[in-house]
Amino acid sequence: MAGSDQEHTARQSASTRERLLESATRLFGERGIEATSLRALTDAAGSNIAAVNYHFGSKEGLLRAVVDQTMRAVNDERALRLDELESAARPMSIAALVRAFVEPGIGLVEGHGHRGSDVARFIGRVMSEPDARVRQIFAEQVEPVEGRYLAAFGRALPDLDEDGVRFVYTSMLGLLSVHQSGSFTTLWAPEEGSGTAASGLGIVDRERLVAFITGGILATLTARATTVP
Amino acid sequence: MAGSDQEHTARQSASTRERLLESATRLFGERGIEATSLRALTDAAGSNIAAVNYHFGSKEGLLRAVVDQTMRAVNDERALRLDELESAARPMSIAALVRAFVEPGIGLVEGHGHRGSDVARFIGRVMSEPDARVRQIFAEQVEPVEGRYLAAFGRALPDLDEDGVRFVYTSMLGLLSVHQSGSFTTLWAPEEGSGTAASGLGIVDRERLVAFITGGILATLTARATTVP
DNA sequence: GTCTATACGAAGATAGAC
DNA sequence: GTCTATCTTCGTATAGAC
Repeated sequence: MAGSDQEHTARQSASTRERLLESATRLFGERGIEATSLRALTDAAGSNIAAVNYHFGSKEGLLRAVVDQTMRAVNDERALRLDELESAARPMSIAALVRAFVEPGIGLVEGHGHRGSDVARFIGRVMSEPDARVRQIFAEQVEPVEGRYLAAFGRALPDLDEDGVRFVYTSMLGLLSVHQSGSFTTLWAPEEGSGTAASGLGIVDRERLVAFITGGILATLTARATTVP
Repeated sequence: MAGSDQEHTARQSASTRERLLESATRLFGERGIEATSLRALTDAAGSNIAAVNYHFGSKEGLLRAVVDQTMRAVNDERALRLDELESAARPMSIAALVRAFVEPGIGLVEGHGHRGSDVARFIGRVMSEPDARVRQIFAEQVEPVEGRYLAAFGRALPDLDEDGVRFVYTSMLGLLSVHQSGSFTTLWAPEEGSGTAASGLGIVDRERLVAFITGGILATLTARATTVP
């Protein structure tokens, strides 16, 4: 905190940490979490393999740090926009609720400058990650805000039972995940760019997505659920 | 083909192959493909590790066989129902098209008896798998039929451009995947059963899903896409 | 032909020396 | 803070029992 030598080493360590976070965001998003080896990661970051363990404890600790760094802004904005909706006019429209949740997610791209597409792809990847431990890490991060939104949807959709609310909420999450990660797009267009497959990602059409989700929810209201015959 | 000894060994081999397929369907679905080691797999199947290599050549060969076995019926029924729609009344309704695609997927559960939930979860897992090689294997299997449906959606939605059609088609796939795998459900209800988290899975409400997708598509039609400002 | 036991190289994560 | 050594586990290949 005082000596110039200490500052030097401190800056070096901070820089290594930063580079590890950046590389992890990019590589986890591009190749997947499991598929990204610590060696490839530390090579890209220009550091030794053991640096991950030193700075983050483990690969999982690194993942947790990346999720925290990338999702914090989204969480905060979602919470803020829900605050606004709740303190405003009583009847909360479904469209407004959907928009308040979806737009901060899409906004990931703008919020991170040139790393925007990396960040968006990383989050899309994490959201569509089947591994239970990864899901857990993500859930811990977004749980508080998501809980508030789930409750808000419940109040805004009084005609739906608990299962129905969860259904539409899950649908919204799924759609956001799918369009953000671009998973299915690669099926019928495996080769787009040469090096990175990142180009157009994140430029999701907000209006289209909000319209689809809102329309889907409203349609669910009129269609009565078929119970077992 | 004749002797009783040969029949005996033949039955034994078929049984091992069957058990490997069954265990793979279950474990790949429960833990994920990467996360399932061949040793855990062969332990569950009560066979030796080399059996996978003998019967399927490799882990990837085994995965391919499971995908083939589980998706063949779905593919066939989807193709059949599209045939029926195309040979019937000219104006093909969106709802009918959605239903023809979605219902065979949900029908996975009924079509496989007591293994239904295993099969459904496996397919859900594969559909939401980020790994490029896994996606490729799945794509090879469903490509022909999916191509026909994509074209059919294009004809049924003449007001949408190519991107718009891909958007709604991707949305449908994503919703089917999310609800079939139950990915997001586990977020707010991590502990449901003790051993297997399979219980209610696959009992997706058809009407709800069809209504949501159809409503979403129709809503997309009216909402004009926002192009770059 | 079917299956088992065992070995091999590669890669991951981590502990402990420096 | 960094690096090297090690321990584990992975997927695969091979030799031989039945």
